[in-house]
Amino acid sequence: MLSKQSKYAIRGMLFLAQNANKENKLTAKQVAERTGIPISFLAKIFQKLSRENLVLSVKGPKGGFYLSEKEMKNCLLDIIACIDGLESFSTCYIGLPHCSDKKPCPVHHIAAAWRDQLVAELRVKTLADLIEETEKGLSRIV
Amino acid sequence: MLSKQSKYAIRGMLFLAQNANKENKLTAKQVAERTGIPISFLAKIFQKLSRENLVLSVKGPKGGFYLSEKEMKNCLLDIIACIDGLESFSTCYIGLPHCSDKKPCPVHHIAAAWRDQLVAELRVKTLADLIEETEKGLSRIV
DNA sequence: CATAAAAAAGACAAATTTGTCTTTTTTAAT
DNA sequence: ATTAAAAAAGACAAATTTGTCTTTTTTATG
Repeated sequence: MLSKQSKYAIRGMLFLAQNANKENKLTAKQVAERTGIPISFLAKIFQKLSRENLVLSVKGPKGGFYLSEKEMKNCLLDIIACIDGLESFSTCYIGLPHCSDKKPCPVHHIAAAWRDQLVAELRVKTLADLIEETEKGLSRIV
Repeated sequence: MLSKQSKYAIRGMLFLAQNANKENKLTAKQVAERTGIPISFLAKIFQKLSRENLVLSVKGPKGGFYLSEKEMKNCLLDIIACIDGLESFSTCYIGLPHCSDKKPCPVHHIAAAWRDQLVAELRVKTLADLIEETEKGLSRIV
């Protein structure tokens, strides 16, 4: 349902969240190798995320990517918004151009309800939250 | 979230459900023109649906597409399954190859829950159900 | 300052999805 | 039987997404 780009973005960010910090930056290559994401593609994705300050990047030797406490507070929806935009969460599920609450398509109420719920959850879950779970051994990111 | 093909398929089927029957078949062209779906693309989509008996097709003059009571009983998920398959409803939301209930990714529980809910609704809503709503003026398909 | 390591940027290539066009097959009606 | 209308099939084309490669910029370190 997400584009591959968004999926890679989330996975890359989770990996950084768990394994990198100001003292231990990771290169795009390192993240790519350890997550199985195509390296050049991941580099592009990190560029996008970096432009919107969702990830910190440092050029040059000893450079790389990492997250500070601040970036760890961003939620999954922030990442998706940066990479794909949020259009797919608001447009008609079956693609009708004039579908709305007032003039709904037959699946509007079904679709809108669960989608709002999903968005709410993606908005509330920060990278910090998710990493906390994996630290407890409740989930894994690779 | 759905592919365009699936969206077109659902819209085309809803249009047939509402406007065609054994005595009044509609050509792919007619459906395309009245729904705004690219005609040749819709023709291809109807071919797929026809092969799996989700829509009835009759060749030759006075031919076209329509649904009988039987096809009206198919649900939205049947259409999606025919066109796109159901993989996207079961694979990991962030694309991890080894994600499962036992070894979940950090978003697994969030994603699995709302997705199961969506699938349940797509499974329960038949074309007949949806058309009934539009007949009551509660929704519109074009 | 020179070098090398890294991200940034941009151009390119492959794959997939979307969309079109032409030919073939089927069949109703004349 | 011929014709014409329609779907079926298949080949092609355009657009988008995914992925790669090369060059440029930045910067830490010797």
